[in-house]
Amino acid sequence: MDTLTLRPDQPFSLDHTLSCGQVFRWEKDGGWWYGIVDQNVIRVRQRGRKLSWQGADEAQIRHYFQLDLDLPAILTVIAHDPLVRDAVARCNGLRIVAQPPWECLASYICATYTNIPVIKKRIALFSARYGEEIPFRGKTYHAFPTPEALAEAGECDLRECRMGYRAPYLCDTAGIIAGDPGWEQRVSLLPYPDARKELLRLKGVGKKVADCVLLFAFQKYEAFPVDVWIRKILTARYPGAAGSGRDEDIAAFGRQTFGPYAGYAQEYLFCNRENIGIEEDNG
DNA sequence: TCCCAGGGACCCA
DNA sequence: TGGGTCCATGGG
Repeated sequence: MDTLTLRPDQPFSLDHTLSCGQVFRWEKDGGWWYGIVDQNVIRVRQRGRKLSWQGADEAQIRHYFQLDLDLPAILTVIAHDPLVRDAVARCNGLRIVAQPPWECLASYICATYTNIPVIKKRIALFSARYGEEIPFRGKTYHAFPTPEALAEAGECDLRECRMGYRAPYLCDTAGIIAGDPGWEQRVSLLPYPDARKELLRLKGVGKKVADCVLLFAFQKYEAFPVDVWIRKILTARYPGAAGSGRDEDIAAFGRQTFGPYAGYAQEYLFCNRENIGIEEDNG
C-alpha cells in the first residue's frame, strides 16, 4: 500500500475525476476505485487529503491524475463565467486525467452516438476478449487490447462485441496505429490545430472524438469537445453567442471564451450537465 | 413502443 | 462548405 498527502492548496477529488465520464475502465467497490491503466490494475482510495493505492508507483499516480498541475491557476482563468463557476463549485477537485493515448483513441471511437454505461460495457467486452490477462488480488482483469490485437481481430469479430457500425472504424484505425508506432510522439509534439488534423485522418474520428483524445490523452487543454450535452447547454444558455449553432462555431466560442483551458471548462460543464437548466427560457 | 445517447461517414446541392 | 440521412445498440 502506497500513500501520499495531497497539497491543501491543490484541490483533488478522486470521485469527481473518475465518475465524470472521461474514463471508462474504473469502477468503485467498497470505497475503493479499481481501474486498468496500461498493463496495471490499480486500486485507489481517497480519504480527505490522503490518497492510498496499490498497483502503481507514485510517479504513475501523479502523472495519471495530473496531481502536479496547478488546478487553481486554471480555475482562475475559466471561472469568470458564472455557469462554469457553479460547475466548479459542484464538481470541486475534478482533474482531467492523462489517459494512455491508444486506449483513449479507441475508446472514443467506441463512444460515438451512445451513452456512457453502454460504452463501458462495450469496452469491457472486447478487452476481456482481446486484452492481456492481469491477475490482481485474486481476480483476473484485462489490459486494454493493443492496436495489433484489434487489427488482427477484424471487423466481424469486433461486431460480436456489440460494436455495431463502429467495428470497421476501430479495425481500420487499429491497423493504421499498429503500423505507425511513432504516432503518439508525433501528435504529442504538434500544436493543437495540427494534432487535430492528424487525428481527423483516422476512420471513426471526427471533430468531437479528436478533441476528446487531445484533451484526455495529450493534455491539449484548448480542445473543446462538442457533444449533444455541450451543444444543448451552450445553445440554451448562451443563445446567439455560438454563431449559427454549428458544432464548429460552438467549439470556437468555447475556445474564445475560456482560452487555453477551454477543455477544463467543457469538462466541468459536462460533469455538471444534469444540474444545468437547458430550457430556452431558463437563462 | 418510443426516445435518446461523450457522432461520423457518405451523399448531394 | 453545408445540410440531410443512415448507421447498431441498449437503457430508461
